[in-house]
Amino acid sequence: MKQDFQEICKKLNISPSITRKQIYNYLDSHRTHPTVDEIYHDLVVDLHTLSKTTVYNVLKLFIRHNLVNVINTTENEKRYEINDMKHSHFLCKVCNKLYDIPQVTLSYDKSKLSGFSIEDEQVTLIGICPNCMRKQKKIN
Amino acid sequence: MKQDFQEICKKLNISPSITRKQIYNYLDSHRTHPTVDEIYHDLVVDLHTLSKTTVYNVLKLFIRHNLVNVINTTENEKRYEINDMKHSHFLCKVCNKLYDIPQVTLSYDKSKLSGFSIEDEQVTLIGICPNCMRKQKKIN
DNA sequence: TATATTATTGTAATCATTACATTTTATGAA
DNA sequence: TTCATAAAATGTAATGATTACAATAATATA
Repeated sequence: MKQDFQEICKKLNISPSITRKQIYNYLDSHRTHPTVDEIYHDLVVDLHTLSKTTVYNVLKLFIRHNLVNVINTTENEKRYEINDMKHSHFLCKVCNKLYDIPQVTLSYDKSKLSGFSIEDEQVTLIGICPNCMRKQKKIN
Repeated sequence: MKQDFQEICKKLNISPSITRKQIYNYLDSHRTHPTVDEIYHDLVVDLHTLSKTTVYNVLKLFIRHNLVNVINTTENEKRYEINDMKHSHFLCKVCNKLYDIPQVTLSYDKSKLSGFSIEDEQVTLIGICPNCMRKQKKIN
């Protein structure tokens, strides 16, 4: 049940400007965890006056309203993703690509965490992706 | 069975310089996921000529040899920890402190990940830590 | 329309990290 | 020990992501 950006904004009481809509749609249609730089460069083609600061501002707004998640990577750039379906991540340590994977289920002893209020969880599996596995086999 | 730094270095075939030993011991005795800045400032008191570049270099060396893990945080600084006991993390979204917690067990459907070679995993629970919970209660 | 508020922009500052050239220290052979 | 070589550590400058901030543009409201 895809919500449209107008509705989302109405609910959150933020105005659905063109820029915001474009950034939102970009993230929605590019499930590649893009960086600010990538978002900016792809969108500036149409939004000629777009500035990077705006991309930062809009993302920060989205994050504050839980529309978007930041992903902290090993590189020095942050990556962003729409916060809709819960999922986990797989990071390929060869090509560094980050994959969305079905949500991993966690089990832990709550008694060891008494006093902690747990609201969210992040799981990243790390290894080698199918692409890179294939390449490695060819070499050997 | 705590291994001593000399032995570790011998195994890895790297030389156990004073600087490296100090950085290693610092991480070993400060399980607080310190930043480069914190490590540098605490160690420069004794190692007068220490430079930040050296801290970066040594950490990179340790990471390459799997002695140390990087933690990518929401802040713009990376954090570092000794890679000994497997554990998971809890991030308090109020005070931003990162806690070590007993390792969380994962379960996932391997058939959905065929072709992926999984070698490692990272789990972070996110919420509010006991300290911050207490403070919140006092206010309300 | 006029005014106030919000959104966007551009520039400059900040700050972590890296590049690189230099100096210092350790190592090993003569 | 002395010299030569390699490894480690250092300092400075560059890079590049992010933020601060002030100015402009767009939008909403009276």
